[in-house]
Amino acid sequence: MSAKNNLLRRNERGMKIPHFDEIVLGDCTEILKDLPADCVDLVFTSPPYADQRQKTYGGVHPNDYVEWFLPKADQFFRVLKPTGTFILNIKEKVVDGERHTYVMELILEMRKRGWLWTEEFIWHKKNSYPGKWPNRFRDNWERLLQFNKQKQFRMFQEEVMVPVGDWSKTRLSNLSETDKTRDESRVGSGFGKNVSNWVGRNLVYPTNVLHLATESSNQNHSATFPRALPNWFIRLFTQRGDLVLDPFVGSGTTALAAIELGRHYTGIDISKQYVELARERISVAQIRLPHVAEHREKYKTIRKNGAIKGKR
Amino acid sequence: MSAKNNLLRRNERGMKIPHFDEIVLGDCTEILKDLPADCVDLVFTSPPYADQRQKTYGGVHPNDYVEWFLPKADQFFRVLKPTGTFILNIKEKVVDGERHTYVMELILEMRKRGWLWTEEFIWHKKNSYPGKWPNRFRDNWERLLQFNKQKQFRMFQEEVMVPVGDWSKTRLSNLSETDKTRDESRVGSGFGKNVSNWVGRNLVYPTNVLHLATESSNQNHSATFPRALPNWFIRLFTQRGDLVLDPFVGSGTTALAAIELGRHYTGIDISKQYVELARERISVAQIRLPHVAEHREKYKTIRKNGAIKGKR
DNA sequence: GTTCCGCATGAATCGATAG
DNA sequence: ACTATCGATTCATGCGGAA
Repeated sequence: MSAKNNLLRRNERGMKIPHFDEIVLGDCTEILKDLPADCVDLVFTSPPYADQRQKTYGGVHPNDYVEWFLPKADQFFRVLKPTGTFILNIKEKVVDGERHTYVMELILEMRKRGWLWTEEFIWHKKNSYPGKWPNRFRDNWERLLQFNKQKQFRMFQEEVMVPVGDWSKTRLSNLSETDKTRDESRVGSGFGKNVSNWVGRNLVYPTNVLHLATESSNQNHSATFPRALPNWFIRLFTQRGDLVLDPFVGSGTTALAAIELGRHYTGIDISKQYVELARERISVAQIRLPHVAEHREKYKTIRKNGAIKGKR
Repeated sequence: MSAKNNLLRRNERGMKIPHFDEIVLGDCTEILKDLPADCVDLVFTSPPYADQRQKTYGGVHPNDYVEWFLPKADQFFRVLKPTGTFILNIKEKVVDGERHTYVMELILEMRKRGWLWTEEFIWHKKNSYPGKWPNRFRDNWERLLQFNKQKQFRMFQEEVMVPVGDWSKTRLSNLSETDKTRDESRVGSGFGKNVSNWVGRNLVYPTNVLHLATESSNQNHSATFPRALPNWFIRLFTQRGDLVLDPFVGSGTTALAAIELGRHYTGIDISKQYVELARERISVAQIRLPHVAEHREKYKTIRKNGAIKGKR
């Protein structure tokens, strides 16, 4: 079943699923009520972090964050398939010299409401925001909390395997081919799946620590996470044709990652500006998609020749 | 004031401080009652993690972990100087497919009892335990929770600056880290001093993500964290002559780090075997200290020559 | 004395088996 | 049903032997 056939995707009871491959304007708590239960394969989102400045857009005071978030989490729970996964990218702010506790309280409350806190991944941000403070170093990591509805969930570990010695190339420094593959895997945007075709061997499973640089090139919006982040989790927890939901879709990075991986998406944001930006980026990306596919073929040929030449 | 003069160190009221530069056998909750209040500059410890096998040595069931730990945390709070810091190395176990919540609950409870949760460092364990499971990747990180008694605490950021240069930028930082650790294992001293010897390099402040491998080759005991870990925090939060406390000292790694950095130590452990092992390792280290200093000079010469050769 | 390679070794986790 | 034990899985690292 191709993605095209699924544009009129219906759920188990034959009802059309609203907001399929759309970026929707509104509060996700309300919008998600249009979705039937158990229809989403992966919820991946990076909500606006708690903010002391209550007047700022999206700003929720840390003390109100859990209360603000829980009704939304309830909706995520409802629309998520039993075998699906919820990945929450979040980090606690420093408030009055302390790390705030809203993330921990959120986890505890979500567990009371039926969520399983399966795992916590660490995103090691290799290029963090510069700065210096007398009693604190730069914050170089964020949490990626994994929640599930049940102990049995779908996970496709082979899709995210990485070349050996990815982050510590103390050995095997001789192999130029390995180096090339390693560089390509670091880009991690859509091509990661091809890595298994190229090498086939020397692949190992990753760990729960992800090393990715933030994307500094995008100037249209702040707080952008790299596309490689949703890309990685989409490959890990979904298959082609599955549905990915981002209820705080922002500039659309999650939707773009879903598109380039052949997954369906539903993106929601309460900001009209962000919705327009996300739609714009998606339309541009979809126009480019054939070009990308063509380019990928070219690149594969180049790679093969390069690999043959490179043999020593 | 040298360490020798401080062997009869007395507190502000002229009372001798018990257990100064000693490894003490017993339950730290009781032992610490011998210490006066506000005398410790840094508490660094890695307690036995929650263990389901309650009958095993050191095993505390995850559900009982917070209750078990809190009385000890109260003592740490009492003996710690107002400007001091408490670093807790801990990680939650997987129980029934979920990450257990005892760490979060512990943080919340400690805050209720006066602790400030200032920061959370991530220890990226580059060599984690192997294994493969259908629903989980290998666990590659642990928490290093920083607690303080007040917002103003002592921190010497310059002491842990790391060199960044053209060579260390292109070459992976992992590799240089390995070199440093290797230096340490060969020479027997902290790599911090070696770093300061690397003149002419640009020094930058580190972040809150630490990349260190566990020490797996040590056969005398299990569960060893690398000496570089306490070493780093001791340099960051104390000065020469200060007092470092490890209430779960185990094989004595924290005490060894304190000694090599010219800090005083108090180590406590409830296991007679561990106490004996720690005392043995410390006595060996102290005997070797002069020899090490001599060897270090030799090694520096070797290094220099190697560096000249190695320049590309 | 240097580099290279083989090998043992982990703060683990799951699922099956046994009591 | 519930708990305790055991085997299988897997890879970065340090150490020691060899060239």
